[in-house]
Amino acid sequence: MSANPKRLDRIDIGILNQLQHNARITNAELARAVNLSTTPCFNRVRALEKLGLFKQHVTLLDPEPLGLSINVFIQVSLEKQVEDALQRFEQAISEQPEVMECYLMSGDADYLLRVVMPDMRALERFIIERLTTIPGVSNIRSSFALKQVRYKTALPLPSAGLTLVDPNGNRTEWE
Amino acid sequence: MSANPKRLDRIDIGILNQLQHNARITNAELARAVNLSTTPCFNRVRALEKLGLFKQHVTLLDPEPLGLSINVFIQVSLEKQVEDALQRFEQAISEQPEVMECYLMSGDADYLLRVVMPDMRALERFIIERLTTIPGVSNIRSSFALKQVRYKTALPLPSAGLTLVDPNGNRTEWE
DNA sequence: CATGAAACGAACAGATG
DNA sequence: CATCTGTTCGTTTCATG
Repeated sequence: MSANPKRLDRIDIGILNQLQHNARITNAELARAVNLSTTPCFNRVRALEKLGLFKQHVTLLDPEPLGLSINVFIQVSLEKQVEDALQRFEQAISEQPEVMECYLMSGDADYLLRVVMPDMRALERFIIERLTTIPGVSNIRSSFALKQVRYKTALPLPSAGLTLVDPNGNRTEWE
Repeated sequence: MSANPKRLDRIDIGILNQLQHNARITNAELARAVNLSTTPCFNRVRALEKLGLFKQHVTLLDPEPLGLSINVFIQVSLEKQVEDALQRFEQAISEQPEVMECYLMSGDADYLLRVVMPDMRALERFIIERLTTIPGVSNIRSSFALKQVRYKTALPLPSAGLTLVDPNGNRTEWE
């Protein structure tokens, strides 16, 4: 029960999907893609922006030619899972540029990291000099990705009728 | 020993880093950020583009208000790891929009997936209707992310002097 | 929401130092 | 590479139907 559970129609969702795949599309192109004229399309984009739906517009680089194609998943256990230890770990991990993703996992109360590395030497140094030196880290297990089969950033949106989750309560509805 | 092991200087790397964080930066702003005038900056961006370093310009959406904040990691084992079975699995998995990432892992010759879901019901349906129905899938183990501590798309580039890896051979050097 | 007009800024190309 | 010129094009706002 929130004040304004904003709903997105199929045009809004079309706009989001276009932008998810091309952040540099011009307003004119975007308008054509969703069957609007430029003015209302422009207004909708601004409205979606004001709703805070856009996190960032980013350029994805190809890791291959840059020599950063090694993906390693690292599972990290902490000695004691008190709130304070978790916070310090998360802080420390967020300062490492090689850490692309970090999740607090259920079950073992572990962390799961995805890191990118140029070679094995760098991985070794990262683990020894940057991970094990974080206070509270007790166990580390790493597994290598032989191949990145899929990597995408576009969220799977429904085709129409999406009710936004209000910041406090959580009413989501798919139609 | 390839024909043209192109090297990027610190300005090129500065451009890449700017674009990694803001795909919509104007050429004028970009030029100022890397201490160039607009013309050579523009030419460098074009050159980097022609080298194939840009994969995509994308808009990252906030999963929270869209009701897609549940991240689940799923480990999948296949019955037999013959090339043909792998290929069919990868094909099938790439058609599922909820699968954000998929890696072929070393060791157990498993796959590791990250999928996003609106709720548990959807996860259950995904696993039962979409995963176990892929021929050759033998074992599935899923673990939930309680919290996304970090998620970024920007690759960690060296501060200067990066030799690109040529498509065939692989000579990478960091200075 | 569509249309059309108008002002502003940016992209892009070319020439010079 | 910097600076300058100029054209083209897209953005953004506004007034009208």
